[in-house]
Amino acid sequence: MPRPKEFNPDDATEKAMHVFWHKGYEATSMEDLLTAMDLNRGSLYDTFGDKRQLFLKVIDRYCHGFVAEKFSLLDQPGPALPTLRRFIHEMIEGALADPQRRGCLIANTVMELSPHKKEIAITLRQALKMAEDTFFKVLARAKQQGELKHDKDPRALARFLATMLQGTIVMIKAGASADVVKQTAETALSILN
Amino acid sequence: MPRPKEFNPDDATEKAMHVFWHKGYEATSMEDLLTAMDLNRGSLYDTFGDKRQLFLKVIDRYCHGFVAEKFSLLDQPGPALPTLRRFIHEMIEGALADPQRRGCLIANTVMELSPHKKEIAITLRQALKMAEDTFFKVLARAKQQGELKHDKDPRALARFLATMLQGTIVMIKAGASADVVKQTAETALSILN
DNA sequence: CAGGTTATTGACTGATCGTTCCAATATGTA
DNA sequence: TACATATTGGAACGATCAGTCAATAACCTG
Repeated sequence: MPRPKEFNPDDATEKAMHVFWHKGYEATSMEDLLTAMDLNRGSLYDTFGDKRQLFLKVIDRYCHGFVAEKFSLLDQPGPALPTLRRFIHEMIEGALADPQRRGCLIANTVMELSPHKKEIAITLRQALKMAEDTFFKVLARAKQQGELKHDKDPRALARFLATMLQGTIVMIKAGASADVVKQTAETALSILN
Repeated sequence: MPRPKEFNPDDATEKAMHVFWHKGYEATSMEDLLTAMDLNRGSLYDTFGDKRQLFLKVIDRYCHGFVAEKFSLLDQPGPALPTLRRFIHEMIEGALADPQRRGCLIANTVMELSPHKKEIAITLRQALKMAEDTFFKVLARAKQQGELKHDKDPRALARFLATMLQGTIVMIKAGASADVVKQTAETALSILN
């Protein structure tokens, strides 16, 4: 039987995620990753393949773990709009609270790699679609429950919210103040009234 | 008298701009720049300094040339809101028409470098502030001319539009369809009603 | 305890990075 | 025509890049 790994691949992936999240794909060196993941070259290449494969794994983990978990909060029964508002506020608070202002790994990667790396772009689009669809479900439910006026289009509003969230991430990365960001989010959410 | 330059530094800067715009800062090599600018190493380093200085010059040119020019369209007299709406549509049409979907160099740089390079971050913030302020001026004028309801806050709306525009850029880079992008922009603009 | 299997380790590769430097070349003035 | 000056093209720099590999060490099963 083989000698067991001395490290947990999941933990290592998460550590790699934080490096990519902080520095971006191109600016992250294997050296950075080795240090952060606390393992040797051989172990990394044996376990994860090359840099690109590791990054794909990281993106996958971020989308299906990190993000999906947060969006699952929107699936709760009860009043839909207050839940939606709370969710958006929490997302923004979270992004503002990060001392490094890393924003969103998906948005970061869209901006850095999407036009060049087709394979990654597909994954990113799926993630954004998932966000939009989750917003849509909540908004459709809100409409059904009479929380949203009849003339509102849940699909259009879902796309609007997804887009607005990405814009907010950009502003947060650009160093906007917490007050301004929150006020702007409030302005955006007024569209639901 | 010295031998005159065989190239136009302004043209060369513009060519460099398009490379950085397309590939981002880290992924752009001096080799790429030399090829695109069509000059040799010595000339580039003598004229522009190193990669970082060239990039700063490019950013400056983009902000004060490219972007300022477009935003100057908002200064026209007459009805404010139609002008604003047309401006935003044109910005989006322009971004969609770019076959490379490079988005906005400012947004790209914010996402890639803002958290790490303080010096560049300041320039970028100024550019975003300029956009916000230009929106504000138009909206304030709109309110003054009775095109905007009394309860609307021009400053808040200006920030909202700036944020929304950045979000739209992200979506365009992520490969969103033209129809969806335009519809979403329409939804966003409905906030002015 | 022994044998087989895999993880770990760190030196190493070739390529490419940004940058420097210099000899050759081309130009405008005197 | 000859001098002065800047450009030019390319060789070369050390550093760092992603990735490879073979020797060593550790573990489980039998």
